[in-house]
Amino acid sequence: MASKATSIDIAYRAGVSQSTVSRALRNSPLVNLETRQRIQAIAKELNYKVDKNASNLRMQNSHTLALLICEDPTNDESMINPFFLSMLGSITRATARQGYDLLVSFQQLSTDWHADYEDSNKADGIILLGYGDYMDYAHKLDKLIEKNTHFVIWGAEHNNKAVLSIGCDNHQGGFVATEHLLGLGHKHIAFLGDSSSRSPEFRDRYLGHVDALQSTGIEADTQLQHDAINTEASGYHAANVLLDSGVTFDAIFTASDLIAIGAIRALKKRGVLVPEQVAVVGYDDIPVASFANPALTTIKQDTQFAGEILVESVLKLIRGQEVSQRLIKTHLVVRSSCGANVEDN
Amino acid sequence: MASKATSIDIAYRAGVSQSTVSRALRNSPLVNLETRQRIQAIAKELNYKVDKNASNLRMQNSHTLALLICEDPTNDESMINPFFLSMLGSITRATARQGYDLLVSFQQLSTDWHADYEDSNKADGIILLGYGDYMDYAHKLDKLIEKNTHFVIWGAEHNNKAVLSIGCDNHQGGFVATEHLLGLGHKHIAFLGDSSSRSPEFRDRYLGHVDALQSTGIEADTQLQHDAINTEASGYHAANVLLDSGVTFDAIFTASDLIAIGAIRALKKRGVLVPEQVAVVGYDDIPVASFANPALTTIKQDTQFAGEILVESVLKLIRGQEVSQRLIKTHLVVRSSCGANVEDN
DNA sequence: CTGAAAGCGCTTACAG
DNA sequence: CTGAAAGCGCTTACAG
Repeated sequence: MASKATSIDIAYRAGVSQSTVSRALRNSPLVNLETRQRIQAIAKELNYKVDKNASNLRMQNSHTLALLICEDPTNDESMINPFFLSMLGSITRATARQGYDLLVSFQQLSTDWHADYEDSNKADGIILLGYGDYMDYAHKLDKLIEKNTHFVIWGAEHNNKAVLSIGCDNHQGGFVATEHLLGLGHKHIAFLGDSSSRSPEFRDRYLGHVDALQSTGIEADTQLQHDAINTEASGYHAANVLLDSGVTFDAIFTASDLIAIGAIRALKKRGVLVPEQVAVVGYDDIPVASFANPALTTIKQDTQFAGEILVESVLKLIRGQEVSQRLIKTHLVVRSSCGANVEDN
Repeated sequence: MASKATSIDIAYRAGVSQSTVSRALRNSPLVNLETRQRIQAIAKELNYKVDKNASNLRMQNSHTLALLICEDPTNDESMINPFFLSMLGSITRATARQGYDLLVSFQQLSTDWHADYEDSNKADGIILLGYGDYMDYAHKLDKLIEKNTHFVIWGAEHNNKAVLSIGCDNHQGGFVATEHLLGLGHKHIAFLGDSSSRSPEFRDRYLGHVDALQSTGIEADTQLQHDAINTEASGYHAANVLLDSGVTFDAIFTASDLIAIGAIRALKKRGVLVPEQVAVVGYDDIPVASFANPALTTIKQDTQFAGEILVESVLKLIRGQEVSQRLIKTHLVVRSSCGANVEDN
């Protein structure tokens, strides 16, 4: 088969100059309408597509966004955080809708991603999706800023004000979850999830939890908080630690659904009934949540909307427009793990 | 901040020509080792990255793969087939391991994707992931072939021999699933899923099912087969149709986990006990499968391995190497929905 | 409205 | 081992 058609081939066939072809294909009003249409027809016939490399090189942009998904290094290779997967879906769609392409890459937090895509002119902007330990890559973000890269990070507000972050209101989510459990009559609510500043999102959920307790006059009991990272195994382990501690509790709010599912497994194994003896509320509303047994009451983050906002924001950054921090409201999804009287599917 | 460094900047600092810089950065042995190292050091210091657009334009390749995920148009926008998501994860990793970038795009089967990425020189090859109705895009594949595009499709063997497909052995999967149910003493096994050639993967699972029945002297009863596409809702509906038909059955094998989950919901709603009265086996082993209630016995496709093979295959195609059709073995994951005596987590 | 020309930043034959 | 030069396929200021 013949090699790809170029604008010169079209120019030859149309009997005009290559410049005119280029203009016509970009639908420039400078070109006579009739000529334009003729050229476009030929292009279509030849199945011509503008060479993006040449075009990008010349225009100095790529009409491409890069999505870097930074995983917990502790996470099993084969198991991507389902919440990210969902975000990926919505980001892909939103990017396409804006006429951009999306380069996707999974990164270990440890690797040297700080300067790759935008530097090599493959992407005009970067979206960072990462749950784990933000401290670890603070200096990498600094590097991005220093280099004037256009990027948005998903998650908690960053202490470096130059970093644009878009995320769900974790504090509100934590507050609502705990408020719900309190409303159901629970008094001793444990929290499973890292509460340190190393996991700002989990920490904010924890702080919301603490505030909800305080708003009804209950002081958070540190014995009821146990660290866990975002895996089922970690939730299983943390619940066992909690159980072993002998401290009384009648409910658990976990920093993620995966943790909740692990915790429920631990509770069941010890013969603790969920929700009769211990109510559980998770966070994320991953697909598995509604199929857990009992079905998980959880805090839903609207990934569809979040993806759109994320894409829209990088694009604004790229265009030099004003963008601001943004907190997306979460909402409670009541199923049966909390003991509220709801019929599951 | 200053604009991006180019090879000329480096040449200037190093006191050599730009050509030498280019060679040195590609680690050409033609360049004196010492000079090479000096240049590389300067490049590092300036945080220089080769401009991919320029490089690709010159080299006429992109070191990029495109992944087109073609969704069932019937599928809800927000809900991506979890199996694809899993494939996406493994393909992303495999691509990165090979030093390629991955462009991801979700496509409606209806849209005009046939000529995009490779034509515009954005990708060297394409991986097609699509469950739905292959007939619909047969002519698009023809177009790809005609244009000499490097691509692999995931799924059933294609009747057009020029199409390279990599997929799991659906016939074997269907056979093993049904064999398992037969082994548990079930005699009237229904099949939920499209059995027409419009869904070659589902059809092959069905044929495996039929063959397993025949191998024990049972003739497949067409009254026990009901069409369903790959959604929970469709499975719910198909199970109801089956139930309404009044035909006796003691087990269901479904063409996908999503269908199985919908079917179980329908059975439960009618007061049919799973697995006591009706055993169920699904297909795919999506993450939700182990959390379904009862936990789903299913046929697992090794997405990790499949992703690697897929990437490896396009790459071979690109390099002009020999590649052949490939069927990946599936295996049975026994949980409790089939009634086998297994303890779930 | 159209064309000739420059140039985006590389890679690589060609000549030394 | 190194440099000068061509050229990948576009876009766009400049001149008409």
